[in-house]
Amino acid sequence: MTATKTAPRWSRLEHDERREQILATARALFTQRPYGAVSTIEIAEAAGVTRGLLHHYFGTKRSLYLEVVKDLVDSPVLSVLNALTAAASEEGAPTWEAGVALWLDVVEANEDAWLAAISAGETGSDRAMHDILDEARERTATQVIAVLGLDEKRVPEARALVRGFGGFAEEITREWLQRRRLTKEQVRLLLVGALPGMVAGLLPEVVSARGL
Amino acid sequence: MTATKTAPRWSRLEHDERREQILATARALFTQRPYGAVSTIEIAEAAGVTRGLLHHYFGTKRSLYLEVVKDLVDSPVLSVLNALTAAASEEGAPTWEAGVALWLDVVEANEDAWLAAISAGETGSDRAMHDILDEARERTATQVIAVLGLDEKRVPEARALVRGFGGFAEEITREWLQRRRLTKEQVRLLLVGALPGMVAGLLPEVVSARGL
DNA sequence: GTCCCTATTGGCAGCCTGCCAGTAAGCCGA
DNA sequence: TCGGCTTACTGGCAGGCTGCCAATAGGGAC
Repeated sequence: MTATKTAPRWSRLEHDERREQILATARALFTQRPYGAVSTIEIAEAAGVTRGLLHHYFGTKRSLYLEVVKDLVDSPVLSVLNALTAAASEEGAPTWEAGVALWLDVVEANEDAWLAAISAGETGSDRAMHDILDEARERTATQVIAVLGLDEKRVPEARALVRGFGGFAEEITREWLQRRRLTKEQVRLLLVGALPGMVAGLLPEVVSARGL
Repeated sequence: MTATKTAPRWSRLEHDERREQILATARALFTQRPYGAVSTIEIAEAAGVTRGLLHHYFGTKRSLYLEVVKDLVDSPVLSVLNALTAAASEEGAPTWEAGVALWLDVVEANEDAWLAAISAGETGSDRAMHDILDEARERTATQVIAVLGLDEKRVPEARALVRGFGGFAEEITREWLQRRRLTKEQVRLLLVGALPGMVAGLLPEVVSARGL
């Protein structure tokens, strides 16, 4: 026997499976260190494959990175969306309080992913990156507008206000998870109270100032 | 005469002068394209020097970039700080309304720099970058706390709230300058109203929820 | 057991950064 | 006015990293 049945040097996975595996590895590394400090060879080795395969699946390092960010941003957003629609079908339209509570739970559960996602952004002035984040935020704003029952057509300023509130929410959540200056309950109170307060107290004024 | 007085191939500038020149060139490029898409040779050529000189002055490409961002972030912040102290010495303590108005004027005047600064941020998870932006925001928060006359010692939650408001303000300003969904006057109304409203309406509630 | 598809490898070419030894601009004292 | 000296500035080399592609070999189909 010349053929001593050699063990396979590498295993052949299904396309999607390998893709997911590489993506997960890349995500782990990119959330730890900035883009430039992670090399493709490092990702490849961590995933147990060669560099060439990364390019086979994702084309370029940058597009792999974009894929990771997209993943990071989408997962929390989608979780909330799913949870909200589930809640809606169970007990009618979800209230604002319920939506905020849900949001906090999801963020708490995906703490690392969420922090990475909101501070992933905008390498200098990268258009593609900017678009991914902006679109996710815009989607969230749409959801919020729906839950609050705002009439976006008559009051386009509502979306701007909600986007502003989004910035507020991100920063407040950082105060909670990163800088530990607030508790979850305090964050809840702030988020629950801030937006309705502004909608009631400021939005009419802002609307009547149109064109100035 | 063998020596036909050859014109100097390059001119020798003073240390600080050359440094400023390179920095300005780098800023122009980095505000247009992301970090990775700008090469040192490009910066060098645009500045009319060689690549080696960049490293002579700034050591590494990354530290040149950090210098640019620091510059970008500091200039608007410092402008407002200066203007505020000037206003204060003229007519006593500045009011919140006056502070907001000032802020808007400064931002409007430095529109490009400001937009670049707030979206320059956080290359992936770059500590140094993060620190620069965070420190600038923290400084702004301090200023706001002072203008509003909040007692930070007794109410540490005030700073968290103000930071949250900072996120709101950044996003709202984007709505004005970038997405053009709000006018300057609308932004003014929102900024003037939002924070005092939250301080009066939410802060007490948040404080009494300490430890939860 | 054989064939074939394609997932996977391995190495080459080009670019870019960091570095350093050498060169020359231009001020300064004689 | 002229030589000397400081140091701003240049030019090219070395290492590393990305993008690419032809060759190889799992492993399922038949």
